[in-house]
Parts: sequence; structure tokens; C-alpha cells
Amino acid sequence: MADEGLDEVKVFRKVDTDTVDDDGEDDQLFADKQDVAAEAEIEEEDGIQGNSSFQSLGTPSAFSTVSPAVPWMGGYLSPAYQQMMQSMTLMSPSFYSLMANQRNIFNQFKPPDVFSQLPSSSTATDPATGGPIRSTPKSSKENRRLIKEEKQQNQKPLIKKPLNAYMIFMKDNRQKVLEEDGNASKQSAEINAILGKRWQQLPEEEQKIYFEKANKEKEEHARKYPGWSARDNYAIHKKKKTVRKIERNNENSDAKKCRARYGVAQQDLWCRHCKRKKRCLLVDSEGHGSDDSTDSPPTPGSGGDLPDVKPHTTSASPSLSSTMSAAAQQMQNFIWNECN
DNA sequence: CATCCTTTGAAGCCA
DNA sequence: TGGCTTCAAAGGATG
Repeated sequence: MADEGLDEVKVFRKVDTDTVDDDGEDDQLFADKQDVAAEAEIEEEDGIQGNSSFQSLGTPSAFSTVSPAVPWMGGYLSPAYQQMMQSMTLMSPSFYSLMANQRNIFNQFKPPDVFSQLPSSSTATDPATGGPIRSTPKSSKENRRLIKEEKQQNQKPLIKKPLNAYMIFMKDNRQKVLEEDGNASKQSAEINAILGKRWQQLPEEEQKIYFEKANKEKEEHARKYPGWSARDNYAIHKKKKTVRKIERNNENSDAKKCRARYGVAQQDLWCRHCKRKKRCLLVDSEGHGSDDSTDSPPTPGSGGDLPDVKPHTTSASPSLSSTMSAAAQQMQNFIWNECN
């Protein structure tokens, strides 16, 4: 890891995502509004004839003075340079925000091709509208690209969660699994399932190494990004969240969990998930009902291989699980008798 | 192009 | 405080 921070900041998120409701329609509406705003911005830029619209936006005339208006610019800038920057700012309202958001923007910024965007003649008008001639599709495309870049600059960089012990283990061992015979064609999910099992089988001392690594990473992360919260990254994939929420709501909600089933005193009987305060595996397998359980067996590593608790039998045998409620037992007996 | 799959652990949210 | 959800990684599959 040459620079630990680099691969943590990979994607960008919208600053105002938290203000949007969970409602998918609202999300769409929000996205549409953004599109409309972007289009309007493009049109405004395409039609720029002077600096009046820019000034009316109230954007500060950033380069009329060097400091303290732009303290990050530091020392002396030549008058010629100042003049250049000022004219660029006046030509593009977006340029100021770019400047304000990136210290080293001069290394990255490519000035917009403003000359090709301008009408061939300042007096040229559109015969249809009587207004100024719009830019060519090519220049509009260029504008779109610039606006996209600008938006990326303005967006808050997403600081990712530090990796936990298992994630570090996975990262370290994924390639090994891939290289093993026949695993090259395996899908990620399949590999992760294998790694999950290996993690469970890993001796405590070796797991401890990864936990220590994870702790170090967590401390480093906290040091680098004080005030960061995992919450900052929540609700980005609202669609996914909403879908899952609906699915969960449709599931059997009154099914017993290990805690209720066995009680706190018998925590050793709890399933892996309940021990970790996660969704009960037994509830999951029961919640789909007996019919479902035969159609769709538990996925490998999820509910099928419970190390802590013997899973409920899904065989047709009437031998009853000790954990099954009386009503469920009655029902199973009934079905069994009907089928035989 | 976005999301799913699949795993574990950490952290946030809600009642 | 318990229970639940989300997000970290990965990359092929899928809609």
C-alpha cells in the first residue's frame, strides 16, 4: 500500500442526497430536476454573450484582488496572470467554483473552448427565435463534459469505510483462491462463500492478525478523517435499500428468533447471526415456509452450514424439531399425514 | 448502467 | 439495549 488514502477515495457522492425522501418517485423527480438544471446551465453557458449574467449570479469577482479574497493562492501573481484568470472567470461562471474547490486546479484544469462556443458573429441571430444562435451539438457535448467534471469537483469525495478484519482477509486471499485449480472461472460470490468458510476455519491466532490489521486501519482512518462517520455513506443506494425493505416487510415478521427461542441463558444454542446481532438464520429458513425450503435450499455458507445450531430438518420426516412451535408441529403432522 | 450475489464485521438507526 | 440495516471488496451475471 503505497498511499493508504488513495484507494479509499474512489467515488463521489451527491452532497444533498440526505435531503431526498426514500420514495423512489421523489428520487426520480430529484434526478430529473438535476437534469433540467444541468440543461439550463448548458444553455446559459452556450448563450453567454458577456459577463452580465455571471455578475448577476452574485459570484464574487475572484481575481480582482489576489489575497485575502483567494488566500489559497498565496503569494504574488503577475498582473498579466491575474488578468488572464479574471477574463476566464468572466467567461465561465463554472470556472470560479472550479477554482474555489481545487487548490491545484491549475495542474488539472483544461480551459473550456470558449471561442468555438461563441457564435461566429456577435450579431448573429437565430431566424426561428430571433435570439442568439445556439452552439453546435459538438460544443454542447463539450460543455456537458465540462459540467460533469465540474460537478465531480464540487461533489464531496466519498470516504469509504475502513476494511474490517474479514474484508482484509478476503482481499489478501481472493487471488489465492482464484489461482487454485479450477477456481479461475468462479464468480466473486462463489469465491466469497469459499473465503467465508476458510475464515471460519482459520485459527484464532491467524484471525487475530487480521483483527489487528483492521484495528490499525480503523485508527489510521480516524486519524485521517476526523469527524467522518459511516453514516456519511448511508442512503446512497436508496433504490437498493427500498427494495430490500419491502422484501423484508413481506417476510414472516412474527417468526421466533433465537433469543426468544432459547433465551439469553442458552446463548450457545443461538445461531451465528443471532450471536452477532444479525438477522436470525433460523427465522430466515423457517420464514419462507416449508414449501419454499424444499424449493430453494439455503445458499452455501448463509443458512445451510450453521456451526452453532443444528438446522431445522427440511426432510419429509415427521420427526419434529425441538424448536418448533406446537402449532407448527401440528401443521407439519397434518401435512405429513395428508401426503402419506 | 445499476443492481445482485455472497461472505463477515463494524457501525448506524430505530423502537 | 436489542434487533435490524447498510456498507465495506470483488467481478461476472442479469435486468
